[in-house]
Amino acid sequence: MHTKADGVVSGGYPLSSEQDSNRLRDERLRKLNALRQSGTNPYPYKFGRSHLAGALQEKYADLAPGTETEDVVSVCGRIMNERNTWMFVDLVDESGKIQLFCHKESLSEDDLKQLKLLDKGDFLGATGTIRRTKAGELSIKVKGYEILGKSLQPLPDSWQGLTDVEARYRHRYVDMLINPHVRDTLRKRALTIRAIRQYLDERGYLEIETPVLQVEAGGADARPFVTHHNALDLELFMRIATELHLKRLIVGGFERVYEIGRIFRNEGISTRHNPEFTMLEFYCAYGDYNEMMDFTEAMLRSVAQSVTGSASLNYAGNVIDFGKPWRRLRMIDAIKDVTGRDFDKATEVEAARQIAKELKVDISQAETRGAMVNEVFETCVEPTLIQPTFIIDYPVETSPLTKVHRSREGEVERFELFVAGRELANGYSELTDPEDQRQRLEEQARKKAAGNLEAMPLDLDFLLAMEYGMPPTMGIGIGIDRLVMLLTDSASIRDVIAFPTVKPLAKS
RNA sequence: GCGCCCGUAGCUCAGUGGUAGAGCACUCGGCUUUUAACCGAUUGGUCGUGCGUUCGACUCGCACCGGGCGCACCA
Repeated sequence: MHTKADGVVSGGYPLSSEQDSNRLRDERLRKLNALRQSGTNPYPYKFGRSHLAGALQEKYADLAPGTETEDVVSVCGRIMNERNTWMFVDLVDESGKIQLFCHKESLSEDDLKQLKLLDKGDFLGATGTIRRTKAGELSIKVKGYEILGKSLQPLPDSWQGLTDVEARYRHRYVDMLINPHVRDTLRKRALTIRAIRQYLDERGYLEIETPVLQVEAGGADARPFVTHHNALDLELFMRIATELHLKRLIVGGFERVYEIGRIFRNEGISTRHNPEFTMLEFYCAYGDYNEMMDFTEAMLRSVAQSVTGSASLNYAGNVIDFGKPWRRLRMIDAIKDVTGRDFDKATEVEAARQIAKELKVDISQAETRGAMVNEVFETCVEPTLIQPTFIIDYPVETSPLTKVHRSREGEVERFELFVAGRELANGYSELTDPEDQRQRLEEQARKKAAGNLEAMPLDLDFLLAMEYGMPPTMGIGIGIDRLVMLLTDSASIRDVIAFPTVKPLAKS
């Protein structure tokens, strides 16, 4: 990226700036002015459309090649291509494409002349009769047209498209308009969220919004973004989870609540991480983690079916089947299956350390036995979990908000869902014992005081809420972005976010 | 934060020490029922930025800016 002499910052693709002139833009400005001088408003107010392109393609699917009709229609959209010196124009709207046939037989001399002032990328409305060409292309024989929005920037090559990754994310609107699959992915994202809402709403869940700005950011192990409230002169944090507030709602008498909300975590950016992302969390009173696994499995199966039309899908070359019953496996048993090592027989830290060493797993960050078990699991087992698999019963040290296991010492009733080697969801029998919760959060606070930036702060109001009494509760968090990645076979989280975070270009 | 790689025309890309190239797009002309339309001619670049090395740098070195992938952190 370089800075131009006039101080305008330019990227791999031109920024639209009044100062950023180049000859391609100048040429379009020339046409814009010519339009204005001929009395045409290049940016009019409305257009009366009779049909979407897709609807016409469907309606006239059986019209034979070489057939003319008297059916008059009006369409509008963006000019994406032109052939035969504007005799044929590809007009694209949200539903698809329709070809315009601009011939001297049906257009006035002025209209024919003004075609030369159009460019690819302009918005156009056209009225004419439906016909299908001998070559089989459904077309509109244009009797009149109106420019609906002049484009000043050249579109990327219609054949090669826009592939430069940086340009695609920096100017996502160009990416969307030139690469149809980008729009398709975002459409499927919307369908996914709609399907989830519908599924939960139909089952008595209530969607409630909880604060984004918080005095303490808790509910997950993550570094928050810090911001500031001027009037209160108060340091505030952007939320890293919705968990602690949704559980307050359970205390407050709501029995089934959820939130689909933006979460902010001040961490690195990668193909699987965006600083802001969308998480679904939901909580249901009187259920445990077993019931939650049943519910989650049925819900995601239904969502996959309604978004993609099938319960089995392709991701990164793997066929992933949401239809078959999902495996449920104790974490320690999963490790045993893959490595042959048995942590049930390594109850002391030193024994666990020994196993990790033998497996060449880096445990330099792990202090407790539980953390070591978790490291071994993540390194050795996680990448092997391609088909949907619930890993259950986590070491207590790694899960400060989870109820202790009803029968297994040192474990908690927690599960995580893995698909395509990645974590997709995290749920548990919620910890509801205020004294146990206090001890666990105090332990977290000690870690935080000792310099662990991801440890949870001590949220005294949350503890107070729990002291008022909390029913048994099952809860879960599902990463919506990663779910959409799976459903759309997207390699990067940025592909499923309309405007992913990009570093701004330096001002000179 | 660390490692490897990348940045050349509006787009997609060649060019590895000796005058900056191609296809498409744009402009002009021709042609006119096309499907990446076709034919012809032109135009378009401080080769990401800066500083070095060199007789000479797109090419080599260093720094910086931006990006990709992997690791780390995590969802």
